[in-house]
Amino acid sequence: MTDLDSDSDLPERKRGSGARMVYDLLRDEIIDLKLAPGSPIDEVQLAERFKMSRTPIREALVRLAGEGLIETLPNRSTMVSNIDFLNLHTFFDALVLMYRVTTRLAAQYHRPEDLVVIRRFHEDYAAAVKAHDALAMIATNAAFHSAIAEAGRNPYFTSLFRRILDEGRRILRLYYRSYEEQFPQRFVEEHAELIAVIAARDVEGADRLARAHAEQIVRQIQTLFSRQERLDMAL
Amino acid sequence: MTDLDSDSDLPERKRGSGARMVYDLLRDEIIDLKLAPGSPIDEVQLAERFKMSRTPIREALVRLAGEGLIETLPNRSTMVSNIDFLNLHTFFDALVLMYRVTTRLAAQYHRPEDLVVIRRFHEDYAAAVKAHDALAMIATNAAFHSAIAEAGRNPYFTSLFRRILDEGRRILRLYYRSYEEQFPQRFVEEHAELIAVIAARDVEGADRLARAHAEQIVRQIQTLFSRQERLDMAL
DNA sequence: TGTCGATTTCTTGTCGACAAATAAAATACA
DNA sequence: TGTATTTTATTTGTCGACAAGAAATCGACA
Repeated sequence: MTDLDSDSDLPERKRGSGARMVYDLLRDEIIDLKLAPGSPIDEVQLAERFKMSRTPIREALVRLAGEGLIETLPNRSTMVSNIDFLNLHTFFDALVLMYRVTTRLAAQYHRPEDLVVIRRFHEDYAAAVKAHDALAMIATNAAFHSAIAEAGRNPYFTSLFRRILDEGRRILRLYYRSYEEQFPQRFVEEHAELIAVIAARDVEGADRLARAHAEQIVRQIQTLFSRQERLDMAL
Repeated sequence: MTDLDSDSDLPERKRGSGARMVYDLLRDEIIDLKLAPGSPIDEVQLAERFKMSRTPIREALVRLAGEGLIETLPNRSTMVSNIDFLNLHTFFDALVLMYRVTTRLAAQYHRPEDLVVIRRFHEDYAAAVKAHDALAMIATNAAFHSAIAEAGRNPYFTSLFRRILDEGRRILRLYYRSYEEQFPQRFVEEHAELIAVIAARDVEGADRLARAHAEQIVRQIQTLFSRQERLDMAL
């Protein structure tokens, strides 16, 4: 009752940082499904929670809406965006293509220091698999591929890819209980192979591997999804 | 001197429409280079011009910044984004790929009513060419390809593609005086061919044509660009 | 009891004002 | 005359308050 959901105790706040902070935090909570799709978002409530006025809150919400993470009904309410299960195939199309093109460009344009970063996230992911920490797998996998995209140095692609990876994290979280069993060591090995072809600047190989890897993930999600559907029908 | 740049006389304004209106108008002015890259953007000035408070102005600016059309230095100023000539190749890469994938998907997923819209923009473009109206060519060409992307029904791709088309419009405006000579009837014919393969649901043909079309445009821009460079060197 | 209309409530959209941060201008000093 | 420092000016970031719009509630009436 006292101080229940106050993200507490950051009374020190620099001038321009309010909106940024709210944006980052809300984004994380949405992607981690701490805020469920469809949850209402109340400006005054957030203002109280973060102990600031509605203005910087509003700015954060406008940015989140721009990225499609929340939806706002004019004059009425704003809520966390729902996941569009009916059009999942558009998500899959975009996912596969962006996996391919970012990996390809990474093979072409990466610099040595990029590999250091990529390898670090690779190790993080491997550690998460070893620890059977599904939630950490989701996060580090996204970070790994985001780093590869970064090495490709095409801001148009990286920005879209990030958005897709974010949405992918939301979808995977839905099933995270199920895929400790399914998210195998195999992905770790595939990541290692990806690093190898990138380092070798093998563009075609990068494309081929990235495609196979992406389609693997798509199948994984589809399996989880259809299993869930059968579960729903049983009710 | 009196009432020089007031976009005048819309005292009637509905409640939620302020930010939207400013956003649309600024976006147009940026894309049409009425606001040159690097131009400072002053919130109070805009507030006076549109006769509203800074709050809705600010919302519009936040959205524009989210799309990369303006850049804002914390606590200091905000200005129209510059065109990154040094990394034009990333723009070209994204342009070609998005031309291909959106046209491809249009061939796959379009519905009959989509073709009506596409053909209408095609005619608009043809009319602009006939009229030697370079500015109208730029706008209608973008609208044409945007409509094709819409028919592909993948919001991830359409949103990125729109952003790229907007940037392309800015770049083309720089040279619009030069390409009345160069923007030939040929593009009209290529557009007609694109419509044909889409209508025939010929996916591979759509890919091939879109690619050729896009690379044509890229070469066009590169020609204009290098010509301009030689001109600069002559100074 | 059910339906339609008025009223209340709740949330957002807009406003004007103030404070902080930074750049520009002015001043002091060598 | 040139440089360092203080002062001013300008622009943004934040705040609290108020009003409009839409849903929910309540009440009248059949």
